Amino acid sequence: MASMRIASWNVNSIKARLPRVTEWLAAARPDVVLLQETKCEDAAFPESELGDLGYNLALAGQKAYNGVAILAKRPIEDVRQGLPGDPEDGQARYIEATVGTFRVASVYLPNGNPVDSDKFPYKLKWLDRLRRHAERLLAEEECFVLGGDYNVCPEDRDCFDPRGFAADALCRPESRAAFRALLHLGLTEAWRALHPAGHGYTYWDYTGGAWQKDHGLRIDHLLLSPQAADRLLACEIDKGPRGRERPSDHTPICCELRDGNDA
DNA sequence: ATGGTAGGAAGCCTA
Repeated sequence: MASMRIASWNVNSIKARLPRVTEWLAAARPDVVLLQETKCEDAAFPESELGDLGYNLALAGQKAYNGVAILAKRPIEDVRQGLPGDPEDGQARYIEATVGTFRVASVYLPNGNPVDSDKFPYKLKWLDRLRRHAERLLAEEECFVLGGDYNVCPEDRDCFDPRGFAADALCRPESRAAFRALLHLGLTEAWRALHPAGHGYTYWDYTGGAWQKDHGLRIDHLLLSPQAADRLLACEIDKGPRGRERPSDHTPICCELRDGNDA
């Protein structure tokens, strides 16, 4: 039976991480990859290195900060760059496109720290804009996956130190409530849906030996429309890349969706 | 102990 594997990975600079990304793509061979924090203008993106591995690209980058991309073995169609709802927002944090039967988006939510700065309300407004956009996508009854670095740790059990992070923008109640409002539209958070009692992280800080101590957080998520959730076969966090040399501070999360006509 | 590390910028900012 045919299936499609869709991964999400915050790479923290595509140029610095190119050896990690290419070795992982060659080994894991995902059909679609949603990248965040590419930190690279589109013209400077290492297109040929990824093309050599058989991937088409859709890019929404900027200099030095943010930047998202979609890689896919199949053709990428109907690309949308940017999240609607704020014409003043020039940060490259959203790209969406169609790959075969799936509409996919690479999402890089604002971090939101420090919470007493304008960054925190920007994050909450961004989450609300994403919710409103997801409402429109749901109205089209499409099979879609919104994957990325949400910078939201959904519950205390998704954080190695809930007390220490209680006031952090990743764990604040306002962030969690806005994330739940998105889920309450009827989206399925793939990893938790398949691991209801599971323990898993997708991010470990560079400082303080967090990786070695397993001081991590689960902040990278794959959100599925009902039509995509019907097809959900598996969802796993691949910790391999985080343990390599010169790693990103995030590791990939990957889901497998049935892609036959029988669904 | 208000640090620590990483990346990209350009003589700090973001995470």
